[in-house]
Amino acid sequence: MLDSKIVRENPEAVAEQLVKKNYIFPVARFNELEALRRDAQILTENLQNERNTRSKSIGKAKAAGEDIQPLLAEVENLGGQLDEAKSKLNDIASDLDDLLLGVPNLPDESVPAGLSEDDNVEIRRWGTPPEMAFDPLDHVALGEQNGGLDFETAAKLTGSRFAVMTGKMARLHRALIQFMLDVQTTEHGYTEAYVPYLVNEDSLKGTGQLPKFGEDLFKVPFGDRQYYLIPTAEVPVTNMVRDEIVDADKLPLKFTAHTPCFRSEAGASGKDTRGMIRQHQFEKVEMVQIVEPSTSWDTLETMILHAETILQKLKLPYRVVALCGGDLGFGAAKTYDLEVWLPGQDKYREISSVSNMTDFQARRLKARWRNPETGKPELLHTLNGSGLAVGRTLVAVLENYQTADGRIIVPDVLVPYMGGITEL
RNA sequence: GGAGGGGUGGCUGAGUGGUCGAAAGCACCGGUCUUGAAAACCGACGAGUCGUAAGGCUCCCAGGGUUCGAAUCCCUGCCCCUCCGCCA
Repeated sequence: MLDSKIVRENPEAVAEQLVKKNYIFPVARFNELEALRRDAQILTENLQNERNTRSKSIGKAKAAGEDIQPLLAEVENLGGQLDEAKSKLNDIASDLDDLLLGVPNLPDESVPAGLSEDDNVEIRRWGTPPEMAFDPLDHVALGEQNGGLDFETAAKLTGSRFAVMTGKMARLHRALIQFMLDVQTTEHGYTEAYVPYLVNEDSLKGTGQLPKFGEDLFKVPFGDRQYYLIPTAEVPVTNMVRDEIVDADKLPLKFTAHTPCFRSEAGASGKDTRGMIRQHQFEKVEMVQIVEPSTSWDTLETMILHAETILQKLKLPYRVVALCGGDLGFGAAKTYDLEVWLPGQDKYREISSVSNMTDFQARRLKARWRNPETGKPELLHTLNGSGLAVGRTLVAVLENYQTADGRIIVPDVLVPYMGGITEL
Protein backbone atom coordinates (compact mmCIF):
# COMPACT_ATOMS: atom_id res chain seq x y z
CA MET A 1 0.00 0.00 0.00
CA LEU A 2 1.21 3.46 -0.81
CA ASP A 3 1.52 6.19 1.80
CA SER A 4 -1.90 7.79 1.71
CA LYS A 5 -0.41 11.13 2.71
CA ILE A 6 1.79 11.18 -0.35
CA VAL A 7 -1.06 10.13 -2.58
CA ARG A 8 -3.27 12.81 -1.13
CA GLU A 9 -0.68 15.52 -1.46
CA ASN A 10 0.06 14.84 -5.05
CA PRO A 11 -2.15 12.30 -6.80
CA GLU A 12 -1.05 13.47 -10.23
CA ALA A 13 2.59 12.73 -9.46
CA VAL A 14 1.66 9.28 -8.19
CA ALA A 15 -0.38 8.62 -11.31
CA GLU A 16 2.52 9.71 -13.46
CA GLN A 17 4.94 7.33 -11.78
CA LEU A 18 2.48 4.48 -12.09
CA VAL A 19 2.19 4.95 -15.83
CA LYS A 20 5.61 3.31 -16.00
CA LYS A 21 4.05 0.30 -14.36
CA ASN A 22 1.29 0.35 -16.92
CA TYR A 23 -1.24 1.20 -14.24
CA ILE A 24 -3.83 3.92 -14.61
CA PHE A 25 -4.35 5.55 -11.25
CA PRO A 26 -7.89 6.98 -11.10
CA VAL A 27 -7.01 10.47 -9.93
CA ALA A 28 -10.49 11.95 -10.28
CA ARG A 29 -12.13 9.07 -8.46
CA PHE A 30 -9.53 9.26 -5.73
CA ASN A 31 -9.94 12.99 -5.27
CA GLU A 32 -13.69 12.63 -5.15
CA LEU A 33 -13.58 9.91 -2.50
CA GLU A 34 -10.95 11.80 -0.59
CA ALA A 35 -13.13 14.92 -0.41
CA LEU A 36 -16.11 12.87 0.72
CA ARG A 37 -13.99 11.11 3.30
CA ARG A 38 -12.73 14.34 4.69
CA ASP A 39 -16.16 15.83 5.16
CA ALA A 40 -17.62 12.65 6.58
CA GLN A 41 -14.72 12.19 8.94
CA ILE A 42 -14.86 15.72 10.27
CA LEU A 43 -18.60 15.44 10.81
CA THR A 44 -18.28 12.10 12.56
CA GLU A 45 -15.47 13.17 14.79
CA ASN A 46 -17.27 16.34 15.78
CA LEU A 47 -20.28 14.31 16.79
CA GLN A 48 -18.09 11.92 18.73
CA ASN A 49 -16.46 14.82 20.46
CA GLU A 50 -19.85 16.19 21.45
CA ARG A 51 -20.98 12.84 22.76
CA ASN A 52 -17.81 12.41 24.77
CA THR A 53 -18.04 15.86 26.27
CA ARG A 54 -21.67 15.47 27.23
CA SER A 55 -21.19 12.02 28.63
CA LYS A 56 -18.42 13.30 30.80
CA SER A 57 -20.54 16.10 32.15
CA ILE A 58 -23.30 13.61 32.91
CA GLY A 59 -20.80 11.62 34.84
CA LYS A 60 -19.75 14.68 36.80
CA ALA A 61 -23.29 15.76 37.48
CA LYS A 62 -24.16 12.31 38.71
CA ALA A 63 -21.14 12.21 40.96
CA ALA A 64 -22.17 15.58 42.37
CA GLY A 65 -25.61 14.19 43.09
CA GLU A 66 -27.40 16.45 40.63
CA ASP A 67 -30.42 15.56 38.57
CA ILE A 68 -29.19 14.20 35.24
CA GLN A 69 -32.54 13.82 33.52
CA PRO A 70 -32.34 17.15 31.64
CA LEU A 71 -28.83 16.28 30.45
CA LEU A 72 -29.99 12.89 29.23
CA ALA A 73 -32.77 14.53 27.26
CA GLU A 74 -30.20 16.71 25.50
CA VAL A 75 -28.27 13.78 24.13
CA GLU A 76 -31.33 11.86 23.11
CA ASN A 77 -30.90 12.01 19.37
CA LEU A 78 -27.13 12.33 19.27
CA GLY A 79 -26.75 8.58 18.99
CA GLY A 80 -28.81 8.34 15.85
CA GLN A 81 -26.94 11.14 14.16
CA LEU A 82 -23.67 9.54 15.08
CA ASP A 83 -24.66 6.13 13.77
CA GLU A 84 -25.69 7.66 10.49
CA ALA A 85 -22.48 9.65 10.16
CA LYS A 86 -20.41 6.64 11.06
CA SER A 87 -22.00 4.37 8.54
CA LYS A 88 -21.59 6.97 5.81
CA LEU A 89 -17.94 7.35 6.75
CA ASN A 90 -17.43 3.60 6.79
CA ASP A 91 -18.84 3.23 3.30
CA ILE A 92 -16.56 5.91 1.94
CA ALA A 93 -13.55 4.68 3.84
CA SER A 94 -13.98 1.15 2.58
CA ASP A 95 -14.31 2.36 -1.01
CA LEU A 96 -11.16 4.36 -0.56
CA ASP A 97 -9.44 1.42 1.04
CA ASP A 98 -10.42 -0.86 -1.82
CA LEU A 99 -9.02 1.63 -4.25
CA LEU A 100 -5.75 2.06 -2.38
CA LEU A 101 -5.27 -1.67 -1.73
CA GLY A 102 -5.42 -2.20 -5.47
CA VAL A 103 -2.72 0.33 -6.30
CA PRO A 104 0.72 -1.17 -7.01
CA ASN A 105 3.96 0.04 -5.52
CA LEU A 106 5.75 2.92 -7.20
CA PRO A 107 8.62 1.81 -9.44
CA ASP A 108 12.09 3.07 -8.59
CA GLU A 109 13.58 5.69 -10.93
CA SER A 110 16.18 3.20 -12.11
CA VAL A 111 13.52 0.80 -13.42
CA PRO A 112 13.65 0.68 -17.23
CA ALA A 113 10.60 1.82 -19.12
CA GLY A 114 8.65 -0.76 -21.08
CA LEU A 115 5.52 -2.83 -21.20
CA SER A 116 6.52 -6.47 -21.51
CA GLU A 117 9.41 -8.79 -20.82
CA ASP A 118 10.81 -7.86 -24.21
CA ASP A 119 11.71 -4.51 -22.69
CA ASN A 120 13.65 -5.95 -19.77
CA VAL A 121 17.26 -4.87 -19.69
CA GLU A 122 20.11 -7.33 -19.47
CA ILE A 123 22.54 -6.39 -16.71
CA ARG A 124 25.17 -9.10 -16.99
CA ARG A 125 25.87 -12.64 -18.15
CA TRP A 126 27.78 -15.40 -16.50
CA GLY A 127 29.08 -18.54 -18.18
CA THR A 128 28.64 -19.63 -21.76
CA PRO A 129 25.88 -21.86 -23.04
CA PRO A 130 27.44 -25.28 -23.59
CA GLU A 131 28.34 -26.25 -27.15
CA MET A 132 26.66 -29.56 -27.79
CA ALA A 133 27.71 -31.75 -30.67
CA PHE A 134 24.24 -33.27 -30.66
CA ASP A 135 20.67 -32.03 -30.56
CA PRO A 136 20.04 -31.41 -26.88
CA LEU A 137 16.87 -32.91 -25.48
CA ASP A 138 14.55 -30.97 -23.25
CA HIS A 139 13.98 -32.11 -19.70
CA VAL A 140 10.75 -33.89 -20.53
CA ALA A 141 12.45 -36.10 -23.07
CA LEU A 142 15.39 -36.60 -20.74
CA GLY A 143 13.01 -37.57 -17.99
CA GLU A 144 11.36 -40.15 -20.21
CA GLN A 145 14.68 -41.52 -21.33
CA ASN A 146 16.20 -41.74 -17.85
CA GLY A 147 13.02 -42.40 -15.95
CA GLY A 148 12.12 -40.84 -12.67
CA LEU A 149 10.21 -37.89 -14.03
CA ASP A 150 6.60 -38.76 -14.67
CA PHE A 151 3.85 -36.32 -15.55
CA GLU A 152 1.26 -38.87 -16.61
CA THR A 153 1.11 -40.57 -13.27
CA ALA A 154 0.84 -37.16 -11.61
CA ALA A 155 -2.05 -36.34 -13.92
CA LYS A 156 -3.76 -39.52 -12.79
CA LEU A 157 -3.23 -38.68 -9.14
CA THR A 158 -4.32 -35.09 -9.43
CA GLY A 159 -4.48 -33.46 -12.84
CA SER A 160 -2.30 -31.49 -15.17
CA ARG A 161 0.67 -29.44 -14.03
CA PHE A 162 1.92 -31.81 -11.39
CA ALA A 163 4.92 -34.10 -11.37
CA VAL A 164 5.94 -37.38 -9.83
CA MET A 165 9.64 -37.98 -9.35
CA THR A 166 11.20 -41.24 -8.34
CA GLY A 167 14.60 -42.74 -7.66
CA LYS A 168 17.69 -40.75 -8.49
CA MET A 169 15.61 -37.98 -10.00
CA ALA A 170 13.77 -37.45 -6.73
CA ARG A 171 17.04 -37.57 -4.90
CA LEU A 172 18.63 -35.03 -7.23
CA HIS A 173 15.67 -32.76 -6.60
CA ARG A 174 16.11 -33.14 -2.86
CA ALA A 175 19.88 -32.67 -3.18
CA LEU A 176 19.29 -29.30 -4.82
CA ILE A 177 17.14 -28.19 -1.90
CA GLN A 178 19.71 -29.19 0.70
CA PHE A 179 22.50 -27.63 -1.29
CA MET A 180 20.69 -24.31 -1.67
CA LEU A 181 19.74 -24.13 1.99
CA ASP A 182 23.29 -24.91 3.05
CA VAL A 183 24.76 -22.21 0.85
CA GLN A 184 22.30 -19.56 2.00
CA THR A 185 22.70 -20.39 5.68
CA THR A 186 26.42 -21.07 5.92
CA GLU A 187 27.80 -18.69 3.30
CA HIS A 188 25.32 -15.85 3.23
CA GLY A 189 24.20 -15.63 6.82
CA TYR A 190 20.52 -16.47 6.46
CA THR A 191 18.64 -18.10 9.28
CA GLU A 192 16.73 -21.16 8.19
CA ALA A 193 13.00 -20.99 8.86
CA TYR A 194 10.33 -23.65 8.79
CA VAL A 195 6.91 -22.13 8.28
CA PRO A 196 3.26 -23.09 7.71
CA TYR A 197 2.21 -23.91 4.17
CA LEU A 198 -1.33 -22.76 4.89
CA VAL A 199 -1.86 -19.14 5.81
CA ASN A 200 -4.78 -16.90 6.63
CA GLU A 201 -6.17 -13.99 4.71
CA ASP A 202 -4.40 -11.36 6.81
CA SER A 203 -1.04 -12.75 5.82
CA LEU A 204 -1.89 -12.63 2.12
CA LYS A 205 -3.14 -9.08 2.47
CA GLY A 206 0.07 -8.20 4.24
CA THR A 207 2.30 -9.24 1.39
CA GLY A 208 -0.10 -8.03 -1.28
CA GLN A 209 -1.51 -11.20 -2.86
CA LEU A 210 -4.93 -10.25 -1.59
CA PRO A 211 -7.35 -8.70 -2.25
CA LYS A 212 -6.31 -8.45 -5.87
CA PHE A 213 -4.87 -11.81 -6.86
CA GLY A 214 -7.09 -14.32 -5.10
CA GLU A 215 -7.71 -16.28 -8.29
CA ASP A 216 -4.07 -17.37 -8.38
CA LEU A 217 -4.34 -19.02 -4.97
CA PHE A 218 -5.54 -22.41 -3.82
CA LYS A 219 -8.16 -21.95 -1.15
CA VAL A 220 -8.69 -24.40 1.66
CA PRO A 221 -11.91 -24.13 3.64
CA PHE A 222 -11.40 -24.78 7.32
CA GLY A 223 -14.46 -24.68 9.51
CA ASP A 224 -16.12 -21.39 8.73
CA ARG A 225 -12.81 -19.89 7.75
CA GLN A 226 -10.65 -19.90 4.70
CA TYR A 227 -7.02 -20.84 4.62
CA TYR A 228 -4.80 -20.56 1.57
CA LEU A 229 -1.90 -22.66 0.33
CA ILE A 230 1.13 -20.43 0.12
CA PRO A 231 2.12 -19.34 -3.39
CA THR A 232 5.62 -18.61 -2.08
CA ALA A 233 7.45 -18.70 1.24
CA GLU A 234 7.62 -14.93 0.97
CA VAL A 235 4.13 -14.88 2.46
CA PRO A 236 4.66 -16.71 5.76
CA VAL A 237 8.24 -15.55 6.22
CA THR A 238 7.63 -11.86 5.59
CA ASN A 239 4.51 -11.98 7.75
CA MET A 240 6.59 -13.01 10.73
CA VAL A 241 7.16 -9.30 11.37
CA ARG A 242 3.53 -8.31 10.90
CA ASP A 243 2.39 -6.03 13.75
CA GLU A 244 5.86 -6.03 15.23
CA ILE A 245 8.25 -3.29 16.20
CA VAL A 246 11.69 -4.75 15.66
CA ASP A 247 14.66 -3.54 17.72
CA ALA A 248 17.22 -1.75 15.59
CA ASP A 249 20.01 -4.03 16.76
CA LYS A 250 18.14 -7.08 15.44
CA LEU A 251 18.28 -5.76 11.89
CA PRO A 252 18.66 -6.89 9.25
CA LEU A 253 16.53 -10.01 9.62
CA LYS A 254 17.63 -12.59 7.09
CA PHE A 255 15.60 -15.73 6.59
CA THR A 256 15.74 -18.55 4.15
CA ALA A 257 13.06 -21.19 3.91
CA HIS A 258 12.40 -24.19 1.76
CA THR A 259 8.71 -24.67 1.08
CA PRO A 260 6.44 -26.06 -1.54
CA CYS A 261 4.60 -23.35 -3.44
CA PHE A 262 1.10 -23.66 -4.81
CA ARG A 263 -0.23 -21.57 -7.65
CA SER A 264 -3.41 -22.04 -9.54
CA GLU A 265 -1.89 -20.04 -12.42
CA ALA A 266 -5.37 -19.02 -13.42
CA GLY A 267 -4.07 -16.60 -16.03
CA ALA A 268 -1.46 -18.89 -17.53
CA SER A 269 -3.36 -21.71 -19.17
CA GLY A 270 -1.65 -22.60 -22.42
CA LYS A 271 1.73 -21.26 -21.27
CA ASP A 272 4.52 -23.75 -20.66
CA THR A 273 2.11 -26.66 -20.56
CA ARG A 274 4.92 -29.12 -21.25
CA GLY A 275 7.14 -30.26 -18.44
CA MET A 276 7.79 -28.81 -15.06
CA ILE A 277 8.48 -25.21 -15.92
CA ARG A 278 5.07 -24.12 -14.72
CA GLN A 279 3.45 -26.36 -12.12
CA HIS A 280 0.66 -25.99 -9.63
CA GLN A 281 3.04 -27.29 -6.99
CA PHE A 282 6.76 -26.69 -6.89
CA GLU A 283 9.56 -26.36 -4.38
CA LYS A 284 11.44 -23.20 -3.75
CA VAL A 285 14.17 -22.01 -1.44
CA GLU A 286 13.32 -18.44 -0.61
CA MET A 287 15.39 -15.60 0.78
CA VAL A 288 13.72 -12.82 2.74
CA GLN A 289 15.37 -9.79 4.27
CA ILE A 290 13.75 -7.28 6.55
CA VAL A 291 15.95 -4.22 6.67
CA GLU A 292 16.13 -0.63 7.74
CA PRO A 293 15.04 1.55 4.84
CA SER A 294 18.36 3.24 4.15
CA THR A 295 19.97 -0.11 3.28
CA SER A 296 17.35 -1.75 1.11
CA TRP A 297 18.86 -0.83 -2.24
CA ASP A 298 22.25 -2.23 -1.31
CA THR A 299 20.49 -5.30 0.00
CA LEU A 300 18.77 -5.84 -3.33
CA GLU A 301 22.15 -5.97 -5.04
CA THR A 302 23.58 -8.48 -2.56
CA MET A 303 20.50 -10.68 -2.70
CA ILE A 304 20.68 -11.13 -6.45
CA LEU A 305 24.33 -12.12 -5.92
CA HIS A 306 23.18 -14.68 -3.35
CA ALA A 307 20.91 -16.21 -5.95
CA GLU A 308 23.64 -16.09 -8.60
CA THR A 309 26.02 -17.94 -6.29
CA ILE A 310 23.86 -21.06 -6.55
CA LEU A 311 24.01 -21.09 -10.33
CA GLN A 312 27.73 -20.39 -10.33
CA LYS A 313 28.40 -23.29 -8.02
CA LEU A 314 26.26 -25.48 -10.26
CA LYS A 315 28.14 -24.08 -13.26
CA LEU A 316 24.94 -23.16 -15.01
CA PRO A 317 25.11 -20.23 -17.45
CA TYR A 318 22.73 -17.39 -16.72
CA ARG A 319 22.00 -13.76 -17.18
CA VAL A 320 20.60 -11.10 -14.88
CA VAL A 321 17.90 -8.79 -16.19
CA ALA A 322 16.29 -5.73 -14.66
CA LEU A 323 12.54 -5.93 -15.11
CA CYS A 324 10.95 -3.06 -16.95
CA GLY A 325 8.07 -1.15 -15.40
CA GLY A 326 5.35 -3.09 -17.14
CA ASP A 327 6.78 -6.44 -16.08
CA LEU A 328 7.21 -5.51 -12.42
CA GLY A 329 5.16 -7.29 -9.82
CA PHE A 330 2.44 -5.57 -7.84
CA GLY A 331 4.42 -4.80 -4.72
CA ALA A 332 7.88 -4.42 -6.20
CA ALA A 333 9.73 -1.13 -6.54
CA LYS A 334 12.44 -2.92 -8.49
CA THR A 335 13.10 -6.49 -9.52
CA TYR A 336 16.01 -8.43 -10.96
CA ASP A 337 15.29 -11.71 -12.64
CA LEU A 338 17.86 -14.42 -12.91
CA GLU A 339 17.51 -16.38 -16.13
CA VAL A 340 19.24 -19.70 -16.58
CA TRP A 341 20.26 -21.14 -19.91
CA LEU A 342 18.07 -24.04 -21.04
CA PRO A 343 19.58 -25.94 -23.98
CA GLY A 344 16.28 -27.76 -24.56
CA GLN A 345 14.55 -24.46 -25.22
CA ASP A 346 17.60 -22.73 -26.62
CA LYS A 347 17.00 -19.71 -24.44
CA TYR A 348 17.31 -18.17 -21.00
CA ARG A 349 14.41 -18.83 -18.65
CA GLU A 350 13.51 -17.22 -15.33
CA ILE A 351 14.76 -19.19 -12.34
CA SER A 352 14.80 -16.51 -9.68
CA SER A 353 13.29 -13.13 -9.04
CA VAL A 354 14.62 -10.76 -6.43
CA SER A 355 12.64 -7.68 -5.43
CA ASN A 356 12.83 -4.68 -3.20
CA MET A 357 9.30 -4.03 -1.97
CA THR A 358 10.46 -0.90 -0.09
CA ASP A 359 7.83 0.02 2.51
CA PHE A 360 4.89 -1.23 0.43
CA GLN A 361 4.44 -4.51 2.28
CA ALA A 362 5.66 -3.09 5.58
CA ARG A 363 2.83 -0.56 5.54
CA ARG A 364 0.23 -3.26 5.05
CA LEU A 365 1.98 -5.44 7.62
CA LYS A 366 2.54 -2.68 10.15
CA ALA A 367 6.10 -3.97 10.26
CA ARG A 368 8.22 -1.36 11.92
CA TRP A 369 11.47 -0.75 13.70
CA ARG A 370 12.38 1.82 16.30
CA ASN A 371 14.70 4.32 14.70
CA PRO A 372 17.24 5.23 17.38
CA GLU A 373 17.67 8.66 15.82
CA THR A 374 14.05 9.63 16.14
CA GLY A 375 13.01 7.24 18.89
CA LYS A 376 9.88 6.58 16.82
CA PRO A 377 8.59 3.45 15.16
CA GLU A 378 9.12 3.67 11.41
CA LEU A 379 8.27 1.34 8.57
CA LEU A 380 10.81 -1.28 7.58
CA HIS A 381 11.70 -2.30 4.06
CA THR A 382 11.12 -5.86 2.90
CA LEU A 383 12.90 -7.79 0.17
CA ASN A 384 12.49 -11.27 -1.13
CA GLY A 385 13.97 -13.47 -3.76
CA SER A 386 14.19 -17.04 -4.85
CA GLY A 387 17.38 -18.77 -4.10
CA LEU A 388 16.27 -20.66 -6.21
CA ALA A 389 13.20 -22.21 -7.77
CA VAL A 390 14.05 -25.88 -7.31
CA GLY A 391 12.02 -27.45 -10.12
CA ARG A 392 13.41 -25.10 -12.70
CA THR A 393 16.92 -25.63 -11.37
CA LEU A 394 16.43 -29.35 -11.80
CA VAL A 395 15.34 -28.72 -15.38
CA ALA A 396 18.45 -26.62 -15.94
CA VAL A 397 20.72 -29.30 -14.49
CA LEU A 398 19.14 -32.04 -16.62
CA GLU A 399 19.38 -30.06 -19.82
CA ASN A 400 22.83 -28.58 -19.30
CA TYR A 401 24.47 -31.74 -17.98
CA GLN A 402 23.13 -34.15 -20.59
CA THR A 403 25.58 -36.17 -22.64
CA ALA A 404 25.42 -37.42 -26.19
CA ASP A 405 24.67 -40.94 -24.99
CA GLY A 406 21.75 -39.81 -22.89
CA ARG A 407 23.28 -39.74 -19.45
CA ILE A 408 23.07 -36.87 -17.02
CA ILE A 409 26.17 -35.95 -15.08
CA VAL A 410 25.62 -34.87 -11.50
CA PRO A 411 27.19 -31.42 -10.89
CA ASP A 412 30.23 -31.68 -8.63
CA VAL A 413 28.74 -29.68 -5.78
CA LEU A 414 25.77 -32.03 -5.63
CA VAL A 415 27.67 -35.28 -5.52
CA PRO A 416 28.05 -35.23 -1.71
CA TYR A 417 24.30 -34.70 -1.46
CA MET A 418 23.77 -37.66 -3.80
CA GLY A 419 25.68 -40.04 -1.60
CA GLY A 420 28.49 -40.15 -4.15
CA ILE A 421 26.32 -40.83 -7.21
CA THR A 422 27.92 -39.05 -10.17
CA GLU A 423 25.43 -39.62 -12.94
CA LEU A 424 21.85 -40.50 -13.71
C1' G B 1 -12.42 -33.83 22.30
C1' G B 2 -13.65 -32.52 27.86
C1' A B 3 -12.78 -29.01 32.25
C1' G B 4 -10.85 -24.56 33.95
C1' G B 5 -7.84 -19.78 33.51
C1' G B 6 -6.26 -15.84 30.48
C1' G B 7 -5.38 -12.04 26.17
C1' U B 8 -4.09 -4.35 28.67
C1' G B 9 1.63 0.33 26.02
C1' G B 10 8.65 -2.10 23.71
C1' C B 11 8.28 -5.78 28.13
C1' U B 12 6.05 -7.18 33.13
C1' G B 13 1.55 -5.94 35.20
C1' A B 14 -2.75 -3.03 37.99
C1' G B 15 -7.35 -1.56 36.65
C1' U B 16 -14.67 -4.79 36.98
C1' G B 17 -19.50 1.29 34.18
C1' G B 18 -17.92 7.94 34.31
C1' U B 19 -11.95 13.26 34.66
C1' C B 20 -8.73 5.93 32.32
C1' G B 21 -5.22 6.25 26.89
C1' A B 22 -4.83 3.61 31.26
C1' A B 23 -1.31 2.86 38.12
C1' A B 24 3.38 0.74 39.17
C1' G B 25 7.91 -1.46 37.71
C1' C B 26 11.48 -2.51 33.82
C1' A B 27 13.61 -0.91 29.22
C1' C B 28 14.65 3.34 26.22
C1' C B 29 15.77 8.80 25.89
C1' G B 30 17.40 13.75 28.16
C1' G B 31 19.67 15.89 32.53
C1' U B 32 22.23 16.31 37.63
C1' C B 33 26.32 13.97 40.07
C1' U B 34 31.31 11.55 38.41
C1' U B 35 38.06 11.82 35.75
C1' G B 36 34.87 8.03 33.21
C1' A B 37 31.21 4.49 34.26
C1' A B 38 27.76 2.36 37.67
C1' A B 39 24.39 3.67 41.45
C1' A B 40 21.25 7.46 43.05
C1' C B 41 18.16 11.52 41.89
C1' C B 42 15.19 14.78 38.38
C1' G B 43 12.51 14.93 33.81
C1' A B 44 10.39 13.05 29.39
C1' C B 45 8.24 8.65 27.66
C1' G B 46 2.19 4.12 23.71
C1' A B 47 0.43 3.89 18.62
C1' G B 48 -2.50 5.41 14.57
C1' U B 49 -5.21 9.14 12.29
C1' C B 50 -7.66 14.02 10.94
C1' G B 51 -6.74 19.19 10.87
C1' U B 52 -2.97 25.13 8.07
C1' A B 53 -3.41 25.52 13.30
C1' A B 54 -5.77 25.45 17.96
C1' G B 55 -7.24 21.03 18.89
C1' G B 56 -9.96 16.59 17.90
C1' C B 57 -10.91 11.39 16.91
C1' U B 58 -9.69 6.09 17.23
C1' C B 59 -7.19 2.05 19.54
C1' C B 60 -6.85 -2.13 26.18
C1' C B 61 -7.14 -9.78 20.90
C1' A B 62 -11.18 -9.36 16.78
C1' G B 63 -16.34 -8.56 15.46
C1' G B 64 -21.18 -7.48 17.20
C1' G B 65 -24.50 -5.75 21.39
C1' U B 66 -26.26 -3.00 26.03
C1' U B 67 -25.62 2.27 27.85
C1' C B 68 -25.91 9.27 27.82
C1' G B 69 -21.02 6.88 28.72
C1' A B 70 -17.43 0.37 27.99
C1' A B 71 -10.54 -1.74 29.05
C1' U B 72 -14.57 -2.82 32.58
C1' C B 73 -21.21 -5.73 31.35
C1' C B 74 -23.46 -9.37 27.38
C1' C B 75 -22.88 -12.49 22.72
C1' U B 76 -19.74 -14.73 18.87
C1' G B 77 -15.00 -15.87 17.07
C1' C B 78 -9.63 -16.30 17.31
C1' C B 79 -5.29 -17.12 20.11
C1' C B 80 -2.46 -18.55 24.58
C1' C B 81 -1.84 -21.29 29.36
C1' U B 82 -3.05 -25.55 32.95
C1' C B 83 -5.25 -30.44 33.72
C1' C B 84 -7.56 -34.89 31.48
C1' G B 85 -8.32 -37.87 27.04
C1' C B 86 -6.62 -39.07 22.12
C1' C B 87 -2.82 -38.89 18.54
C1' A B 88 1.80 -38.55 13.78
